[in-house]
Amino acid sequence: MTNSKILKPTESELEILKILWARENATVREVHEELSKTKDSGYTTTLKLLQIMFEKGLVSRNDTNKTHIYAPAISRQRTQKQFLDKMINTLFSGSSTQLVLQALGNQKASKDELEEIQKYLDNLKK
Amino acid sequence: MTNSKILKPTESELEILKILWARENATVREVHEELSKTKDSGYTTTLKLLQIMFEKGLVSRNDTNKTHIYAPAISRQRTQKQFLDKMINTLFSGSSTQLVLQALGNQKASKDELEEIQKYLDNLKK
DNA sequence: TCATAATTACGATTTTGTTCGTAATGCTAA
DNA sequence: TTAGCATTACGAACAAAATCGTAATTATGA
Repeated sequence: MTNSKILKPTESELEILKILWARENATVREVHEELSKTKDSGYTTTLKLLQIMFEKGLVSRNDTNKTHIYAPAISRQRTQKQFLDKMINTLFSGSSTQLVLQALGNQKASKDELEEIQKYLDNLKK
Repeated sequence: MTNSKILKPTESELEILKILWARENATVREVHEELSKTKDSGYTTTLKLLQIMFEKGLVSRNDTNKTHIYAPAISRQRTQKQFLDKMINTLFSGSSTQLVLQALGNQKASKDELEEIQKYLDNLKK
């Protein structure tokens, strides 16, 4: 049986995915360099994490060359959705509306952004 | 020094908080009963978690009677904000607008709800 | 009073995620 | 070729969270 289980990236894995999404792909060293700006764990730690993520299917890798090149195997969109859904259910009693209102209230959005959202809403209403 | 560090509830702790928020307060047994509907861990596990949460300050407890009564010590709102902010930063490049659009797109909201959001937006724009 | 039942307390185990040290491997320049 | 360097591979150590078994404590009814 092919494993279709949905895997939820851990905190550290998300940080790495974030980097890969921004760059399309990267070597271990590149990921590590980027990671080092906000964290101070060793090179082998980054390597190990990428290897684990590869086993889990979170990233793909090209190892035709000695220096492996990693790329995200799950899309940013899908991951966003996964976490959003989870959050809506556990923290907002299943109401996406509640989440939206809360998000709009907390963070301030610019007038332009607010209008963008409104336009989007108008479309949805049809 | 009083510990003002912001503590992030873990996955299991959130499930318990969710129950406490809905009921105002509850005994260990009550929490456990509720929890059992969706999970099958033992009574002592629930107890232990509540004790840990008490130490962390996530819940308060009344132990004048033998049967302790637990209540949430952090508000649902604050917790929602905490997780939303985190998510916006790690998964939506800091843009709450992006999160909102994504949330609206994924889950379907009713026409009434959409209008509620629009009204809310109108207010914000002033 | 005393047996029973339910509770809390404590500590150990398990599991999952994170980190790193070291070995093995492959590349490259002298 | 070979020394040196950067890479991957492997396994162990560590940390945090989750789970549970058992002991200690307390209430209660016969």
